Amino acid sequence: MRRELEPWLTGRVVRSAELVDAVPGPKYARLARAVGQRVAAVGRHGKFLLLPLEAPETGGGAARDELVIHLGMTGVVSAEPPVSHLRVVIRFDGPEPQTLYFRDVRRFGRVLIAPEGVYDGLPTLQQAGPDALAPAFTPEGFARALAHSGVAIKTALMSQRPVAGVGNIYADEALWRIGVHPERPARLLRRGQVEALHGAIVDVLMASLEAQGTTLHDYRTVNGAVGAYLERLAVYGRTGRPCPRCGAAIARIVVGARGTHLCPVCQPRPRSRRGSRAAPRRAGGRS
DNA sequence: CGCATTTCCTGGTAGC
DNA sequence: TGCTACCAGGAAATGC
Repeated sequence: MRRELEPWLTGRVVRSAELVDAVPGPKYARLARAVGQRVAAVGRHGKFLLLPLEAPETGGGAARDELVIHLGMTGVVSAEPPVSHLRVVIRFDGPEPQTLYFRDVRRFGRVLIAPEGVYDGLPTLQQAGPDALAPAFTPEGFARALAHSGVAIKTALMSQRPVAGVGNIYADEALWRIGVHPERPARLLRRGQVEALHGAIVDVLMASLEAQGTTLHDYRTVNGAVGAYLERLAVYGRTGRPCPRCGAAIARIVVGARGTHLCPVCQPRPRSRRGSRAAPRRAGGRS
């Protein structure tokens, strides 16, 4: 999405920004402040799209605003008006197309203005680790970030703190690639496993980018294309179907209240006495 | 602070 | 056909 928006929007001035069937609030904070400002760049950190804005009248030095876009679950950005669930319309100057539409069925997404680098209402972005595809994401830093966390490795990845940009689909895919169970405590991964996970995250994201992402239901590229990575998924959404590597049936468990898919043969459960649920410190019912 | 749980939100689907 | 109940999940809020 960033790559598609960059040549389209860079250098343009925002002419209007309006909410459509959306309640003004934290998810759309200060959106109107974008009007009259120029898009200086189209950046990204993890799943957050970041467009620094320049106000024409202020010279250098002044703190810049940033247009922040997050798709949430069902957000879609396009230059064509969506069939339904339109939430935000932003018009720019310059050649056609001039209008950016933000569609969001479940309203988990956000389109707002924040002071550049100051994300008070966005703690996940504020505390995010290095972007998964940036040079700052290194095996060494990754290892340090995981070293003291007792939570499940999948939960750690989902928090965006050790690394930014890995969501439910790619967390499952990356852990399958390295043969580590999603519930293994993050700090118990061996050094080699951390390095392998680092590589697997980069590889799976790059592969998905090449396929224009994963479309389960709503996701579309800015140009309206569906992401083709769905058919390359090894475990996500493939419960009961054969593991591409060993043929065993893919299992589905819940980790951190999120559906989690794994191969029980390639990713054996850590040899811990604790069950997967919150309370059952009972030894029975191994499976 | 670390971690677990709950909430937000709507379309799709299972079950009756 | 129409109704209810429940599920999906990224991030924030809330509760220890």
